[in-house]
Amino acid sequence: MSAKVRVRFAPSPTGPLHIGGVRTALYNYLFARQNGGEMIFRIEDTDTERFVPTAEEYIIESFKWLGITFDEGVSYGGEYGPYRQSERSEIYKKYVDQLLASGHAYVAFDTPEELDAARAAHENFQYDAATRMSMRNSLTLGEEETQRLIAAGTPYTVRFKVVPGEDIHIDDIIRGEVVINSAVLDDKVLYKSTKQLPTYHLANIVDDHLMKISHVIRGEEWLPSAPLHVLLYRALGWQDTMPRFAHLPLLLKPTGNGKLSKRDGDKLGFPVFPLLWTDPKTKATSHGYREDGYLPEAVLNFLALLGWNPGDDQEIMTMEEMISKFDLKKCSKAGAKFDYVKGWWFNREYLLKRPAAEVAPELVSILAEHGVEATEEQAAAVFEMMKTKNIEYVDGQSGQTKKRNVSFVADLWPLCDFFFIAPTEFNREDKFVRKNWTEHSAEDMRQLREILAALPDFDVETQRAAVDAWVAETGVKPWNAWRVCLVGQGKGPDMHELAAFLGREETLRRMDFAIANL
RNA sequence: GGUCCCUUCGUCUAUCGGUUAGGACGAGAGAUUUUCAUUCUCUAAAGAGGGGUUCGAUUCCCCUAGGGACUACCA
Repeated sequence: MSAKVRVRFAPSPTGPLHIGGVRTALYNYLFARQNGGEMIFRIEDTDTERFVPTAEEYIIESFKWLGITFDEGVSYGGEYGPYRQSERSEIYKKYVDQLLASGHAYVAFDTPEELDAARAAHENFQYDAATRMSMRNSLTLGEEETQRLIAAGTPYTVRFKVVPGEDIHIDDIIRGEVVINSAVLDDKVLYKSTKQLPTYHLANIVDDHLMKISHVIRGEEWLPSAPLHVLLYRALGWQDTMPRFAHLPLLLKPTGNGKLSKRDGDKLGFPVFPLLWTDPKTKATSHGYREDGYLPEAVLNFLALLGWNPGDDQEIMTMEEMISKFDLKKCSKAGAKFDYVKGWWFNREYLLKRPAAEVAPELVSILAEHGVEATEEQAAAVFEMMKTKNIEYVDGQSGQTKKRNVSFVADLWPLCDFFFIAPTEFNREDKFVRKNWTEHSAEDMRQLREILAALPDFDVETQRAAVDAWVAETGVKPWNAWRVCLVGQGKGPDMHELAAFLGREETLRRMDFAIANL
């Protein structure tokens, strides 16, 4: 039957991992796991100009946080290494020579300046069958002169010799058959004049072949160069084991036109990178999903549905469910606008499901940032009481203040300050205070105080039983006035839960203070 | 400009020629409520336009429009 499924995610270490790249990696991961295949992590660092030293480590840490694991590759090892293209130059050289020898490629001496001049002189200049015979290359210079120039140390590139006039068919898993005529392709540079390194196209094909990649699942931006890649497989004699292609739709801006960029995130207020990124040169930082309080499972679930849908109505899925349901054929063809508001919703769904004890440490540190010292037990209790509230936020698009549900642990802060900080003054102009602190309130609170003070225990049930009995007997509705005492305004959880959290001493103290000051 | 890809509610999408075009986010309304919420219920909201093919098109084909990508000795 068919060969073992082997896929790869092969980023270029030129900066932080883009969220679109995360989705591409996720789809590769789902596909590999579903098919019992292997997933390879390769670093495509053939661009020495744009190389950023901290990027590789950043990408590795990103996947570690997200929970996407590889079977082979940089930092994972494996028998098809090395997995960094910069360490494979000898390998590429061999295949470049093979292409040169078989006549599928040729040597070109045109300098960047000469190329620029050609492009300036002819509106749609392309280095191809129509123009190559008017350029400075081994085809026009002849073997002898070519060897002389090379021997003299003249910089040269190696270009692929595209034969025009052929329809190249690509059988894309997502898009079906795509046909492109070779005449529109240019003689791509395969090997750069400096550093003895190949370009993406050559390195990619050589590595995918040598690493026995069965499926190339990548972004749509590669679709236009897919025919070139097919031609390369053929020229190298590898057409029989050529991988299957699947070109994924792109992630687009939430508003307006174009693909998703870092600027959109900055403007609208959402991260486009998995982790906080600090540019090593400028020291400028960019938000990360992790630091912004997103749960990795939520990010993955959200991303999975941006361009793929299993066909049922279930949106919240575990990794296992995604793996079993994933289907490249069910990926959409059109780009997806990045709906970050729905991302908040996913995060909320996952946050609500988390055990309070797991959320507690994070909430403790958030409270600490606001000068509040709390135990994990307290934080867990606060989370349970406050996770179903909502908060105000400024909408990135309209600039309006809107409300949304708690989606992040950090959302809890402005909602829960009163658990730890007692009211020190009361705003009589406040609508809630004015409405709920009447002339009877002080007396009601005195009575309630005595009931609470006399309770054998101060747990929620004991309180509720005693207060309900009092309420039934007297008809007094004490809760809102009591809330004024303990909170100072119209927010917070159930009063008994709040009182139990504060403890009897603090509860009575706040009541006494309110009675004396209101 | 050229080449290729794409086009269902505001957004993500379901539909594999016959449906009251479904779900979710977001929006609005109502109910519940011990504040603010949560929750629940309901509502509005879509097949880009024009031609075909067919008994019948959202679905298949063509054209137009619109969107996207690519067009580097970057990936």
